[in-house]
Amino acid sequence: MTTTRFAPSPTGYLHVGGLRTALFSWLTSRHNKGEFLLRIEDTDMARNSKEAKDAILKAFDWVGMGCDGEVVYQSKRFDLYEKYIEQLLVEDKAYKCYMSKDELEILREDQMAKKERTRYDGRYRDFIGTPPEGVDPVIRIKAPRQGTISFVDGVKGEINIAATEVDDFVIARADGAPTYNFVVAIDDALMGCTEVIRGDDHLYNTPKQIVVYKALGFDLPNFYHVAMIHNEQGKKLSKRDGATDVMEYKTMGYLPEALLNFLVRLGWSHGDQEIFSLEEMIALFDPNDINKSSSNYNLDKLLWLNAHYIKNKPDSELVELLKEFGVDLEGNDKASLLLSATKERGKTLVELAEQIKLITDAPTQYDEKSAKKAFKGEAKEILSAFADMLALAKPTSKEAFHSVMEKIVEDKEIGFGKIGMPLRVSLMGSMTGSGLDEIMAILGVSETIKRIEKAIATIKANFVM
RNA sequence: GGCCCCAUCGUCUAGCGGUUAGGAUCCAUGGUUUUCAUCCAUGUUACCGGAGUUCGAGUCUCCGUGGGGUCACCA
Repeated sequence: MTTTRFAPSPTGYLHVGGLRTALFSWLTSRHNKGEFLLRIEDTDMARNSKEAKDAILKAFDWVGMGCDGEVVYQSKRFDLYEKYIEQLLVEDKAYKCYMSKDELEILREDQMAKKERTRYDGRYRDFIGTPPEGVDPVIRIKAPRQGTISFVDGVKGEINIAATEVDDFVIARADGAPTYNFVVAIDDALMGCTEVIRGDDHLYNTPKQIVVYKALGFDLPNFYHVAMIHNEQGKKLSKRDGATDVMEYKTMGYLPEALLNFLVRLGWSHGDQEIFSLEEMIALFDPNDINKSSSNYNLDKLLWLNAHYIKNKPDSELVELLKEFGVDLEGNDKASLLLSATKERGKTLVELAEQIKLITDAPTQYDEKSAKKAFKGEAKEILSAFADMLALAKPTSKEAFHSVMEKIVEDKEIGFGKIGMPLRVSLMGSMTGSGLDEIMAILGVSETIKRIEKAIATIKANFVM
């Protein structure tokens, strides 16, 4: 059975980069009909918060990536970790180190001055004698002193790191609290994780965790280290680079399926395919296909994908989603007409809502440039005649409105633009937007005439002769 | 700085020793559309550099360069 996991520390919101690795993990488990577990890494009591934890869970909920089983909290497992620390101490695989933080700092500065790698020198590794007074010891694990720690990474291939690069790192702080690399290894093993998919920045933690696995006699999982996502300058994605909080995308009017589709293509591909439904991703994804190189974060494609998903979303779902953006079409018999008129010109739900309001809300003013162009000449007379024809014909459908337009063009022997331009500005306030027949069908005869009359009044007021 | 990783159009990527180096996005142009958007068509743009291996290298090796990651009693 394949088991994967996502293990965020609750120190902030869910980051888009984190969401991508979570997605990779989730897809891997789903592809293999295994389990996807969530573990909250909250061993650092000083830094984590409940708000952050809730925010992360909420983001998972929004994108629809469910996890299996109970969420695991490391803070509730301290007894368990303590047991293993004790075990290692008894087996002489770990030891108490009485070096003070100050002493450590001096050692580090010294190593830095010599341009050496900074690391603990192992001075208490085989210490026998009386420990110094007044210092609470930390527990350090005995890491191999020579040789190479090797593992096969599913993304990068074989990784070899000299044992000299890995020091006897701390597994329990002076206050007894266990540290990250220790608990991760234990939890991953105990939770039965078979594939550990995580960010590249954990690559150097892996040899340390392998030391723990070996000391405790656990089987190693398969590791996959996914390269980072960079900003457009090639640096690590940071808050300054715009939206990094997953939930910001919701506010900006993105659909979760678009975000996921965008993210899955960062570092993974399947031939020339660009559009992936969740089902397709699950069917096709394999963590061994993840790219080695890092990718740059550029939102152009996300916008395109979002537009695609909006265009193909059922009206009923759009109506529901639009509510959060100030447009309530629930029960509106013009809803589908309104959506078909606007769906293709809103790349985000925010834009879609704006487009809809542009039709439903009568223009309070006319775009100056458009009015100047559209309201000149005989526009007033044409509009007036058109309003009369509408009053007479009382069209109700898009087609019927279109016929009236055709008729005036014919009767007056004018081009379509002669009626189209002034009509558009009268109805929408500017020269762009959905099809006029669609707009009129949505507004109905009386509202259409009302807007035309208002425009005529404006023309009279501004173009007095 | 030590160690580790990476390197194809601006961006996301295909390629897995022999291709006119493909797709997508972006941008530009044209067509459709009364306008805008959509849609369709066309176009510009890439193998970081240098040695090797080979009949032949974007693909393999080495060196260089550039970029990134990491060096905690954080996770």
